[in-house]
Amino acid sequence: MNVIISNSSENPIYKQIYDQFRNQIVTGILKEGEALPSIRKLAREINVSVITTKKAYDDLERDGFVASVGGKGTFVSSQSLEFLREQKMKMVEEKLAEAVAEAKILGLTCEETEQMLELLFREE
Amino acid sequence: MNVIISNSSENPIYKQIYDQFRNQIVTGILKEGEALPSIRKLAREINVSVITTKKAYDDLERDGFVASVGGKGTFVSSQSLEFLREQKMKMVEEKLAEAVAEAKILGLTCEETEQMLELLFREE
Amino acid sequence: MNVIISNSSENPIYKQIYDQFRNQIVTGILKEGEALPSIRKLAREINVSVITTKKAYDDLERDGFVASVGGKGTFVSSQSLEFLREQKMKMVEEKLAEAVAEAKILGLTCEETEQMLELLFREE
Amino acid sequence: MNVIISNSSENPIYKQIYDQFRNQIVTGILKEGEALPSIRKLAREINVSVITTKKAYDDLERDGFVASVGGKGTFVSSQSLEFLREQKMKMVEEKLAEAVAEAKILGLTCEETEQMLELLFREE
DNA sequence: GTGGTCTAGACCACC
DNA sequence: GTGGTCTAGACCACG
Repeated sequence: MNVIISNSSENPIYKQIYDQFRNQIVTGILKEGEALPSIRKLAREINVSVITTKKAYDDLERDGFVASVGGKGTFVSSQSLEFLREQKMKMVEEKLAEAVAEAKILGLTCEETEQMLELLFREE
Repeated sequence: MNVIISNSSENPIYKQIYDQFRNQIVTGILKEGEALPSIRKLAREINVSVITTKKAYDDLERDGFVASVGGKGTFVSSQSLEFLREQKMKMVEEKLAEAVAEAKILGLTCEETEQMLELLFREE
Repeated sequence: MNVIISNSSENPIYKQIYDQFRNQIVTGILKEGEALPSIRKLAREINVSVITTKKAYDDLERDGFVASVGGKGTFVSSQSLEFLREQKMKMVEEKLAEAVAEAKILGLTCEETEQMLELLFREE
Repeated sequence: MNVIISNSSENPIYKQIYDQFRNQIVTGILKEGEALPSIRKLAREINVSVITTKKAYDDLERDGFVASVGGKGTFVSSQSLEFLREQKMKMVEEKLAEAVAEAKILGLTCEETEQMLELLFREE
C-alpha cells in the first residue's frame, strides 16, 4: 500500500490520503487508467473509517484526478502531460508564494531567500 | 490601529493578531518597551471578543515577544537584534521548507524552483 | 475522576487541573499513550467551563506532557524517564529555591533549615 | 532608600514593599521605634502611586510590624526577640512546606530533598 | 463523539 | 483604566 497515515499530523486524514494519491498521479507513479484501491479496502488497510477514504476520493474526483465508475472502482483520469505539469507548478507555487510573502514582509532580499532555498534543497 | 482581521481567512483570529504583532516587532515597527493596545481596546476596535485578543497576547508572551503586566498593560519585551534576526529567519524558513519538500516530491530541480521564487519576488 | 477542584484555592482552576494531570504523568499514574478525559466530559464532571479545561490541556500540550488530536482526544505523550525525572526535580527545586532564598534573607543557617525540612517530612 | 521595586515581578507592588520592610524589621535592620519613610516620600522615590504605598503600610500595621501615628509618621513597633524569631520561622516554614508537599507527591525521599536544599544553599 | 474557535457577558486584583 | 480568570452558551471540522 502506497499510503501512509500519521495520526499526529496537523493535516486531517482525508487530506493526507488526497495528497498522497495526487502526488502519485502528477508524478506519474499512478498512470492513466490505473485503478485506485477500493475505498473499503483502503479503509481497512490504513485503519480509518470508510467515510474518511470516501471523502478523499470525492475530492480527487472533484479536482479531476480520478473518475469513479459505479460498481467498478476508481480510476486515474486521462490527462495531458501539460495539465500534470501545470498542476505540479501550481502546487509548489502556492507554498512558495507564502514563503515569499513572509520574506517580503520581513525585509529579506531575493538573494537571501534564494540562499535559504538552496540550503534546504541540499539538506537531507 | 495596525491590525487587520479577515473573517474569511483560514487562520483563526487570534493567530492573525499574533502574526501581525510579531511581524511588527521583528521588523522593528514596534520597539522595545512600547505598549501594545490593551486587550479590551483592541477587542473593541477590531470587533472580536476579549478572550480572543487575550489568547493572542498570551501566545506572544509565551514566545517572548511581549510581557504583560497586570494593571499596567502589555509591552514589547527587550530582546537582542540577534534574537529578532533568528526569529525572522525561522519564520521564513518554516514556509520555505514546506515548498522545498513539495518541490522535491514532485521532482522539480533546485534551479526550476529558484526561477519560480525569483518570479514571485519580482511580482506585485 | 482523578481531579479535585477547590474554588477557595488561590490557584486558578486551570492551574489546578494542569498540576494534577502533570503530577499523575510524572509519577507514572497516567502512562504514555493513555487518554485523558475529554475536555467536555471533564468540564461536566468537575463543574467548570469547557474553556477552562481547554486552557489546562493547552498548557499541558505546550509543555510537552500530552498531545491533543482533533476529533480523537488528548493523550499522554511518550517521553523518556529521563525527562520525567528532570521535570520532577525541576518542580520541587522551584519551590525549594524560594524557601532557601527566604531563609538566607532571614539569616537562617543551612542546618536550621534542614531541621525544619526534616520535621515537615516526618509530619502528617 | 532600601526598597527596590520590580515591575516585571509576579508579586504586586504593594506586596513587594510589604515584604521588604517586613524583612528589614525581622532581621533587625529596622529597629524598634525607627521611622519608615512617609508614604508620600516613598511613593515619589520609587515612582508608584500613594495608594500603593498606603496599602503596604496598612498591611504592615495590621500584622503588627509598625504603628502609624497620625500626623507624625509610621514607626517600627516594639516587639520581643521571641516574636521576631517566630515570624522568621513561620515565613520560611510556609515556603518550605510547599516544597515538601510537592516532594512527597512526587515520591522524593527526605534525603534527596535535603541534598537539593544543601546545593541551593551553597549556590550563589 | 472529539477538539478548535469564538462570543458576550461577568467578577476580581491592581494601579 | 489595566490584565487575569471564568461562565454558558455556540458553530465548525473531523471521524
